[in-house]
Amino acid sequence: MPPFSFTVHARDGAARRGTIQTAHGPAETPAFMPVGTAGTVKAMTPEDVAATGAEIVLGNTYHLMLRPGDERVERLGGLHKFMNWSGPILTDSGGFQVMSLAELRKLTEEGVRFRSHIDGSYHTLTPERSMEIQRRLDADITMAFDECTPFPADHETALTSMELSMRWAQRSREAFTDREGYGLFGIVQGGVYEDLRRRSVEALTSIGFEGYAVGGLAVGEGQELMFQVLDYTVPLLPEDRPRYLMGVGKPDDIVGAVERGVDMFDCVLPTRSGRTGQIFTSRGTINLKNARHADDPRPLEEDCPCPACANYSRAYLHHLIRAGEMLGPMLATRHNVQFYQRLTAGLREAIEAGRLADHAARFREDYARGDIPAL
RNA sequence: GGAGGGAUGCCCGAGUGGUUAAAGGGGACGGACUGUAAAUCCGUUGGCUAUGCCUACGUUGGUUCGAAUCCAACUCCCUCCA
Repeated sequence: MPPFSFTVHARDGAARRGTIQTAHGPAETPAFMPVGTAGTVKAMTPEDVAATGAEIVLGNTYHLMLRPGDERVERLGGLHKFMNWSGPILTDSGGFQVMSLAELRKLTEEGVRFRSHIDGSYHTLTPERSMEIQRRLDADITMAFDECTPFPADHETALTSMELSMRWAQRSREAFTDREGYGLFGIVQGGVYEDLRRRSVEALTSIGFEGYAVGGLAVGEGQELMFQVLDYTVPLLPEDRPRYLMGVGKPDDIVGAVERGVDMFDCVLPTRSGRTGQIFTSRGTINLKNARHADDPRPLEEDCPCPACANYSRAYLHHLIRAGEMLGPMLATRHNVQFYQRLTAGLREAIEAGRLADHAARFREDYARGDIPAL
């Protein structure tokens, strides 16, 4: 089995074109990882996820711990076998749920005590427990257990939160079982404060991780502030390790972050929006629920290879979404995931060709144009 | 033929004298969604020459300072009995 590795093949400005090698194969970067929180990229079969070109998907410690349970997944051969995904899997540590389930948890130095959102039962997540769960799930990339600092947070709050995450990062490193082909990523916190981000990076790099994530962004601060944080944070990260911007984002967020040197992304937008009728295209978003599509025989996008575009009209997809038919979210999600893969594939090509700036400019221009006119 | 019950805004449906342009749901129209408590959530939804006016709770007439709410007749619908 090959060791966990990251190879940079080409650079264009701060952007990199690379390959992550894992126990379950490679993933080309910049990469977008569809989110499969509960062991499924919602509304898609793993076969379809692979067909979009996605090479690595996410799973979630918190959700899988509660249901079906990490020990059960382990007994059944690990998450890859369980969900029939043979490629790499990255699992989030539960750190995001420390924020998103704020009303259902109690935070201490030791870890977080959650009330299950499913049945109200109590569960404790610590760095050690999170590492154990992610090992049982057989995640190729394990995320350190952290606290996703909410926004807004004043300097003192962000400092306290970041320092806790750094102590948890140390404990995560110590509890992580080193295995060939598997890696542990540390997560930079520090809110929107440059001094805190710097201290966080220093703390993580002195511990040493196989990759570095930037966390605590895309939580309401807006793109401009997020890019500012990336501008001073990403250059501090080791050149030879993958950089992962957690939870991001909208297509233009991803383009901007790639230009700033980020290699990996994940976001629920393509899947969640697919379920609610929002479609991503090279000309911005489409709200499929809108009446303007009811009689439109054209595809969502003329040049998209996905089944939703190849075989179905806007009118039909509009009807499915309106009627609450499950095929609607399925096809819409299929398209959106395909779009995100086309987006990152285009960025990879542009970096290789050394024309990322042009590519990004053209993307932004098209994206801002808006949808094709209604018939 | 007899005995009951009922008719409310696009639809279903609450409301039994004033605080009702009328709860709630659906539909329609629009918006949101960023390490997924989301097949979810949030607006708007009679008209106008708008801090006011008009129209509106089957139809017509009546009682009352005031009616979707009370009374009478009529029209239509449902159930049961013959």
